[in-house]
Amino acid sequence: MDEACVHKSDMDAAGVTVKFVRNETIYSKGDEARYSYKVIEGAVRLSRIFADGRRQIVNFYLPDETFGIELTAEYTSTAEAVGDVLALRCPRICIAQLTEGNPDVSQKRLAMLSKSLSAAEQHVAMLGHQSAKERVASFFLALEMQQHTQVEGMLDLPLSRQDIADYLGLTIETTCRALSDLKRQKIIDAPSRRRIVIRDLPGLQAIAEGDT
Amino acid sequence: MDEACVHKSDMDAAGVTVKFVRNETIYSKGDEARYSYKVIEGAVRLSRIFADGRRQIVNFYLPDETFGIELTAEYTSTAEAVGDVLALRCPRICIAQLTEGNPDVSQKRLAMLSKSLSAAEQHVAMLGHQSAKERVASFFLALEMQQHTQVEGMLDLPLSRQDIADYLGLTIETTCRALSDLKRQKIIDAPSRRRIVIRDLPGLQAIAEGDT
DNA sequence: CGGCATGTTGAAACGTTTCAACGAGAGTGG
DNA sequence: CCACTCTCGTTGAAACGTTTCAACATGCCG
Repeated sequence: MDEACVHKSDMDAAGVTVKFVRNETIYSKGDEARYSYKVIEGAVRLSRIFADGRRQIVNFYLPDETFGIELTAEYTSTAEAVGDVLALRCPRICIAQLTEGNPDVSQKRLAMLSKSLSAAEQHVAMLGHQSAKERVASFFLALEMQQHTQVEGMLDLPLSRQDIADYLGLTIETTCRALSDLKRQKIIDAPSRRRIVIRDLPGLQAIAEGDT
Repeated sequence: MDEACVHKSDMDAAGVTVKFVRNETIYSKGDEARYSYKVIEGAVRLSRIFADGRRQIVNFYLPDETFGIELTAEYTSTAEAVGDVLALRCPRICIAQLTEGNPDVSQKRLAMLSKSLSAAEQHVAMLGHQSAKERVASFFLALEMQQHTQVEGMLDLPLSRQDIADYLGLTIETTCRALSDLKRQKIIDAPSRRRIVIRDLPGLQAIAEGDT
């Protein structure tokens, strides 16, 4: 294995940057899980494909987030680049070595996994009991939370409608209708395909919580 | 803190057994996350309650499974005893101390978290695109996998219909109808409230995968 | 400027929920 | 031991929301 990595002191230093183009597969479900990744630029989707060809997106990973760190011999989902992606790739072997004798790294890894788990639980809760409109509203709210670096209420999402639909467990048409509804209510605006502006944050929160 | 635990060599030894009666709350969402638990006997449900009073069950934990190990200051879901439960309770402090200088414990913890994450992703996939009947079929299949100690095809589930419905993201009525359908097709049998017999495993798998 | 992928809207079909009534089983006290 | 009762489970029919299929609009790229 790669000699260099064992001497490095933290996880980031142990990896190399890699590039992926729009829609490129980073790894597939069932592949031997050799690497963990940290997003530097762009967005990554984790998904599962079904026999009928439909796709469920399990999670999105944005800059500074890490994926592929779960402790399984094989990847449990497929990872793809949503747009062009720059990522830091780190062999798991190195992480394992770093973990020994370095509680901080171990702790960090636990924290990242915990975050993914909590996100997944939130996702389950959403799919389990929210209507289409509520899901779309919750989705934008969650994005708003994460994109704290951006202009207030301005979301710059690299995702297509199909991506959003597959994440929300809806068809593209239903997602679109929910969006149009929100636009009609002047709660959001969609000036271009990949841009959403939240005009009425409290209104959006109210809808996400079911106060239709 | 508890002096004793730091001298113990593994996680199980560091805890005490605790009992909970049917429907007792083990911890609530938002509580300070002081303990991790391992189920010895019975079943535990992790759930989130919504403003409208509805409940989404995020996961069930059966004997030998561990919950509450995520690395967050507060619990992110509520844990309740489905039936009477016997569990091993271990202060997180002790786990943290064990983790330092003990890669095995750390590894074990990662493995448990990974398992929960993968289960949650599976759950998301189910809620995102499966029909009522497919969900019920998948649910029994998953149980069948876990209850390897039991008689072939005989499931002894402590869960009520409401528990199942809340896990599957369905109403109790729809769950019931799906069950009745499967009974009519002679794929399963429900000789008593809390007992399910799988009569046709391949048939159940076919339904779970959408080959209606 | 055309061509093609992506997004949007409409109307009918479908499945799930809702509301309501009824049945069955477990536990209790007579 | 039986009958009573109460909770839990099951079924039916109408209402509702999402999907499906189809057509049309928009915008991006060569």
